[in-house]
Amino acid sequence: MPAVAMEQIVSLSKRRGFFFPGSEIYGGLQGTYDYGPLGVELKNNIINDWWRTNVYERDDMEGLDAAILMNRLVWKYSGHEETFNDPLVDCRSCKSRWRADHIDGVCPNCGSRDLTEPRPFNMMFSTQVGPVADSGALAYLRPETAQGIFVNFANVLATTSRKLPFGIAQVGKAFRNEINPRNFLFRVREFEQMEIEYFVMPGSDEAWHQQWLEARLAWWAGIGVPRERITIYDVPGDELAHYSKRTYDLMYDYPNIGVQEIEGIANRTDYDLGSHSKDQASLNLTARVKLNEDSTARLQYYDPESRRHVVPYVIEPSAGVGRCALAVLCEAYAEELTKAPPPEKLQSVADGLTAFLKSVSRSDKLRPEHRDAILARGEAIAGALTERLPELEPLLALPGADAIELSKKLRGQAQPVLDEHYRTVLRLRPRLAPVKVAVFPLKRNHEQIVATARQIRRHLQGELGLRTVYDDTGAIGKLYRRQDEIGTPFCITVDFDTLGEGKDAAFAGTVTVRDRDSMAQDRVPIAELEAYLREKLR
RNA sequence: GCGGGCGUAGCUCAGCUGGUAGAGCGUCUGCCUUCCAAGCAGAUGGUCGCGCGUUCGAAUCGCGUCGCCCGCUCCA
Repeated sequence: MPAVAMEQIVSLSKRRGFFFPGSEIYGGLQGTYDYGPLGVELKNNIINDWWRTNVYERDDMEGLDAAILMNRLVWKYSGHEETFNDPLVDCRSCKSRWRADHIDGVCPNCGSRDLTEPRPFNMMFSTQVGPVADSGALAYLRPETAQGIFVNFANVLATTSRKLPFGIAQVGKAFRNEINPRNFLFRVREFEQMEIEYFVMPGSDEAWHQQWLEARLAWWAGIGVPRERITIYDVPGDELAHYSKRTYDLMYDYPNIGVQEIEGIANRTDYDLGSHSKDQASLNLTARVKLNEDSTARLQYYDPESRRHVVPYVIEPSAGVGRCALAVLCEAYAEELTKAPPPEKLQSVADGLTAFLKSVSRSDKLRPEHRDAILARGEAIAGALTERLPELEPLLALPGADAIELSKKLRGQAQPVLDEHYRTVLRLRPRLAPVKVAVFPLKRNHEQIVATARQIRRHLQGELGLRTVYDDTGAIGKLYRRQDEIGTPFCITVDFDTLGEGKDAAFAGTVTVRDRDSMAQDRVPIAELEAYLREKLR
């Protein structure tokens, strides 16, 4: 059961240190999030997996890391200065928004003349290069990393002797002054992109578009977002970006915000290489490009077979790291039963839920759609209360639920049962887990147990390079729960048997390795830990 | 950016019609031969988002601002 509400992920993130709202102590800065101790590990793991899959495991890819600041002309010829920059007005009567240059002081929707002043709206963040802020110093923070690849096309070609088809991969920050950043990590103003520009012979672009679609779906499945959880949106012509001939959007069904894009796979044709080239008239471009009088290069490729110069077509799979991390977390999230609660406790929650739902159905304070949503979810939970008890909290967070007095009582009844009989677990793929192994002493004030545990921890993180934590600040059950919550796949416990002081002397020199998902335990000799973990963490 | 709702300890919330804040959980420390959050004892933690105003006095009223949520918009 993946997350049923975004609040579950938001709350876990804050509580355990995945993501924090940016600049929080000064009241925040809309559209920014900071990656905490666990978030940065998850993010790095995602990026590394993407890089390994797309660069190391293929033989047709190169990497690149271009500057965020680029010559302003890049954005002139890429089309961003034009398409990311509009004067907008809002209609105060019907709340619609229009491009000021498209209407004549009258709202086309309702005919009202009550419009706001035109405001220039630029999706690109501007800045100055150099200390003098005159117009010649204007620069932008890149709104996509792709342009860094296009302007380096000739450099990469010259230095690697690549033949078509080949691709260039890049991971880096991009910045967009979104109208309305919202939905946690989903729409932010500063985000990290994982982008590939894959250059192919014109005419082979459609086949390669399909191949990349399949390759990308396979990657998502590999990080725990299976094919059946993704829908493919074949973007209709009138919604395509200015550079695209065809785009597949991969869509994930996030809790609360619904089906949303997690990756775009665009056929950018010869638009970008053509746009950034000089002598465009001689290049047989198929894309309509702005006349370029500034570029010093022809971004083309000499095809030895046809003995002709061609401008390659480009297939662009482009995904955001934050959105990816969010989808991975939602998919991995589970709250599940660990030991059956006593029937009488469950019954009192069931009664509380029944009373709450009855109160909801009678209430005249609720908007009908809110009432119906609460009732539908509530009845589904009531139908399988033992398994779905963890969904009570999200139910009570639905709009309108807090207007019902009984919601507080119900929460109070459910909370202790949840605390004691359920666990939160992130079923992350081990290679994405922020922490790979946790090491515990069974008894924290026993000198030798502690020393052994610390030593194992040091070894795993130092020599094996596995992110490992040591924790002795609670009873063993609590320590396991803490690690479950952040997705640590393995917990190692050092006990009296390890020291040869237990009941069975044969256990000397061994530790308990406990599996996150099954909660099963293995007794493993310390000397074999490395092989054991390497096998399981693959 | 527009409209609606909201903003009290790390989390979930209480604090009614104004008199300078509480609970549960969490976190931390000590004790316990303690393997799945259940013992005992103690501790930390909030200038009630921020600012201005009304008032003898504001978490509680008004205005502004920042942030969050829902809708319009957006599209990695």
